[in-house]
Amino acid sequence: MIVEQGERVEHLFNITAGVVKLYKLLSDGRRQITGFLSIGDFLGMALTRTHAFSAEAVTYVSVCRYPRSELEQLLEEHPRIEHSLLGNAVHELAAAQDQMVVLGRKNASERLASFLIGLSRRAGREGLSTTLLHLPMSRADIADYLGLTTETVSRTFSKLAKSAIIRLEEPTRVRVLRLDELEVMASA
Amino acid sequence: MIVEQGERVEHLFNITAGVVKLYKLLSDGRRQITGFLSIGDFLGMALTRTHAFSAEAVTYVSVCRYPRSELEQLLEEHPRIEHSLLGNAVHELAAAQDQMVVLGRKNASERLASFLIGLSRRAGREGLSTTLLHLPMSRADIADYLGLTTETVSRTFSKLAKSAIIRLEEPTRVRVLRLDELEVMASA
DNA sequence: CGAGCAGTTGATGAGCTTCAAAGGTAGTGG
DNA sequence: CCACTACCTTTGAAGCTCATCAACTGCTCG
Repeated sequence: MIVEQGERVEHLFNITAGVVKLYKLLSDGRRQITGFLSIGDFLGMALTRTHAFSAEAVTYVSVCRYPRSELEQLLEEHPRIEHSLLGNAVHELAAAQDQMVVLGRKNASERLASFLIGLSRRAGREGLSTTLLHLPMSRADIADYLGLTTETVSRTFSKLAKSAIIRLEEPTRVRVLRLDELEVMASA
Repeated sequence: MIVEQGERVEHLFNITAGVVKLYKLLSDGRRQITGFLSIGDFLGMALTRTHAFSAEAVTYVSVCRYPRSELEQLLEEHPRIEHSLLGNAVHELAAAQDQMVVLGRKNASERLASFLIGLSRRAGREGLSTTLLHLPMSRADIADYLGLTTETVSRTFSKLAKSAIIRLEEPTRVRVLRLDELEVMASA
């Protein structure tokens, strides 16, 4: 657990290795994962006194932690940093809007396809294969990211595999056989 | 229509009156409204060459339009502005994450309650009544914001009215009778 | 070897969507 | 001035997708 919903905002983090999930909880335990962070991503920008979400390690994670006070001082001295933070925030906002379309308007297959395409693009940016995907998170995490249940996620994986769009080499390793079809399905 | 998905990003806008809806379209016409803007809100921050979403007037709207080039120059000269833009972006991001919970994990009643509570809070901030709400947008807009259909939105309004939590004085005017219950229902 | 957990698969059912039609309201033209 | 039209909203009935409940598989770790 890196930060917990409701906790005071005291630090800023920079992920230097591993994958982190961000999520919000409802009082009855329902959970929505709002995003996954990986190497290079920032965590902890907030205007509120307390964190509006929790951040938890998905894999072994390594982070840089800065006291919030230092950030404010740093921004004072190097206004350029603000520019990159703004760029980062705008980028995240665009991703959040895409995810709203996924959650509000796509069916289970389209959601899973969108998720896999997202992983594929991220892998591409990191210089990895865009068709052999590593899924460090559990089915429950994927479900809570896509607004589904673990059962539906599992069934939808099986369905995609049966139609030869992907192959499940392991639960955590997916081979994309038809990237083009997956793209079409994702952006439906 | 203020900006259209796919159009080149050439201007920045500042809403000075009225209400604007932001939305994304899928190729088959499904629509997700990602937010409503009103007086004082910014529109047009983007890192991409083209707009990722459309913005359309819900009511009569008045805006200030700035060429993008001027913004870049302005930021160069007054780095302080960047600070307020960053604050704005962080605020919007938090709202987007709340909306992801709504879309991913809440049922129809909870979604509508969340929407009404959001309107109530905004009204409060603008010095208006928090219990007599004006809904300038159509049922279809509300549906596309909440990831539902117009029929479900309408039925859910009726249900809330029947349980005496709200009263529908007109389709566009809602009296909140039990704000406390609505809050509980929203954050369930 | 056994326990426990993550993942998969099956059966059933709830909640929302879809299709259909009626009610209400505003704007238009005779 | 009133009837007509068109659109938005509401309500009803049927259907479908996904959630829920349940059982089973396979893997990991003590």
